[in-house]
Amino acid sequence: MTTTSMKDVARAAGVSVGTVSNVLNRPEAVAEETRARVLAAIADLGYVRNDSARQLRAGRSRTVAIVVLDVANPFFTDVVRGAEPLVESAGGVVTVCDSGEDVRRERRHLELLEEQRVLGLLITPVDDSSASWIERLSGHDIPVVLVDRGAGRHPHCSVAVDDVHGGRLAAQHLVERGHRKIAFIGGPSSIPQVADRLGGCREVCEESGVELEVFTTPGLNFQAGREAIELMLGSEDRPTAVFCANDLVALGALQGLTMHGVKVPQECAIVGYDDIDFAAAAAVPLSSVRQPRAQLGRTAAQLLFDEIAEGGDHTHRNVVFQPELIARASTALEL
Amino acid sequence: MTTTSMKDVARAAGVSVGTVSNVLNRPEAVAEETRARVLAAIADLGYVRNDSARQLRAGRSRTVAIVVLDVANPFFTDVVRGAEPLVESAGGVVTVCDSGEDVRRERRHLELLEEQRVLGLLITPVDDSSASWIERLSGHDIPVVLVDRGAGRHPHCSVAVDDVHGGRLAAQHLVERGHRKIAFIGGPSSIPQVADRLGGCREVCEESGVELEVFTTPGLNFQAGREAIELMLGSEDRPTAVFCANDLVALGALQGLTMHGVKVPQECAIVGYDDIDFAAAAAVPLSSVRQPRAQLGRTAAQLLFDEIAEGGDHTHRNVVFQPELIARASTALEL
DNA sequence: CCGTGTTTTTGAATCGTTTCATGAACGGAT
DNA sequence: ATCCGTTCATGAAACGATTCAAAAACACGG
Repeated sequence: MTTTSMKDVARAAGVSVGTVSNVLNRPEAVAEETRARVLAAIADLGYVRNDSARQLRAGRSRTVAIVVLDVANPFFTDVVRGAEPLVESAGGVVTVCDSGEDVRRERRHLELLEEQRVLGLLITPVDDSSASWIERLSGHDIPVVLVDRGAGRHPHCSVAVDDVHGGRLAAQHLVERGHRKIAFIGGPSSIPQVADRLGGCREVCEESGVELEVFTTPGLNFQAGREAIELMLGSEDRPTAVFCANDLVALGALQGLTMHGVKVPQECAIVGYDDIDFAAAAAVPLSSVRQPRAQLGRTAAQLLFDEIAEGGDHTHRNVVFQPELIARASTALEL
Repeated sequence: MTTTSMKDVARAAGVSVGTVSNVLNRPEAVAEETRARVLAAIADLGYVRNDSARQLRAGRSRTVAIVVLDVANPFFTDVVRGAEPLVESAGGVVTVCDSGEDVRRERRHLELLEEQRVLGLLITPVDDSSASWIERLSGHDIPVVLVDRGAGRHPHCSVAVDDVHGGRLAAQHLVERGHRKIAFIGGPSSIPQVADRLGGCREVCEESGVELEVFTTPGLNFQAGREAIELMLGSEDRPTAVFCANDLVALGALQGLTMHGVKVPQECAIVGYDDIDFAAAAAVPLSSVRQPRAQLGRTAAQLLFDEIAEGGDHTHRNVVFQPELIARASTALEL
């Protein structure tokens, strides 16, 4: 009935609990014959270690938490995939938390993770409002690495992609293709990635005298893209190209345009962001700004373990990757 | 330095640890004035509850684990989304584990989850080989609900969709459209869902004298679909329609066909499975067999909490939903 | 001022591991 | 026999929260 503990195992094997613990944690320190007896007892009783007790004693858990904006966005699952191998080979476990771009959910997760004394935290914060919360964690000896987001003046390591540059790449590409009026679709603008991508785009537009219309969305998903298109099609003098803050939005926009019979790219070109696998497989293969997703995750995990290893005398590192534009049919000139 | 514990708070507030605990867990049992003093001390010291200690005492964690075949598959994220609200409103936390269709990874997760004494487990098992492992969990008082998978003779609750029927729907649809040779793409065949969908498809083909060619893939993802198409196009007398075991495979297949200039649906029709959001947004909008994803998750969580509530005298329930075929352009006749 | 009843607070026991200083057992060298 | 060095095993002391019986504090009527 009641779960069996080490004490039960010890009794069954006729040894002390200390010995049982040794069998589990440093088998080489236990005599062959004793070890066998203990293992037999364990199998016999169906004993399972109690991780809570273990952690309580250890003071830390082996869990590395990754807090992402949206688990349904392939961009983030790829980041997670990148981080996992490193964490697991270090004997850790990954747990993924979805903030859903919602600051309150994010905060709830952070509180819980702190109570759990996680080993470390990789996080793409929703916006700046949780900064102090996050600092509190690292103040409590939980190393934090910001993902897909420069650390700025925050005291953490970070891995990021130059989103301003990414925005510039997208805009330049469209300007080169001859577009004179561009729409930007994405939001909320409190999300730094969104602001930066828009910022880069705006720079280029101003430099080259191209008109820019901004459609701010409540989130970065499929539906947001579709709805923004409704708005855009309603306006007179409509843009001949849209730059979407991520691929999900772009796919939504594509569907919206198609539903209204607007031909892509002839009547309206599209550039997305992230270059998720689905982008290439879309109704019209999407041009997109590619980020090194898996590498982001891998590097983030690496920085985390470096920080853990280096202990006190650690200086934070901020790694920045450069994005790359992948041109496909959605911005093609001919046909 | 060392994390502050309840003892420190107690000392700072000039009360006993018992009182601090009461402030946190049953504030109404503590005098107004004392409570304020304790809360002040907590804020002052930046005290954070230690969840390990809490769980150790409680004997169980508040975590409900969901083990899925592939987190990158929108089908599963939708299932998780369906389950989350219920779990959270019951004061629980959801943790998602990705088995990646790999029995060993699955097993590793199960071991860990058992050590963590999770509150309950929702799982889509990779195949039958973990059955005894899973039974062990429920033997150890961890209720288990099988997701997207009939319980069969296994002693668990389950929520499932009738995959055989789903397979029939897909095949019937293609037969009605006049196809006389159909390809099935999916695998590995050890995955019950794959086997069932193929089974239903095969039934219909035999009933109506339609030829069926099976392409077994090593996994249910994008790439698998693309590769299977390479094989299929190599064969002479090639099928005029493919039924894919899920939408990711179907999207891969679609891309493969498009890359080889094979027109969909004119030269080759496609039916997918799951009806994920991307299906409708694909290059050629995909016909697909829809499953009630969110409802699967919601119902699974419901069954889990029912089982927890009912305790000893609980009889397992097996809920089966019926799938529905959504016809789109990828199987259209005209154009 | 005493008994009685109610509201608060206390402190020790408990959960299951890990750790570590001690001690036991044994073999070999003297 | 005695002493010493290994190799193994022991058991008590943490870790930090929760629980609960019992004590303390207080209120109030007589």
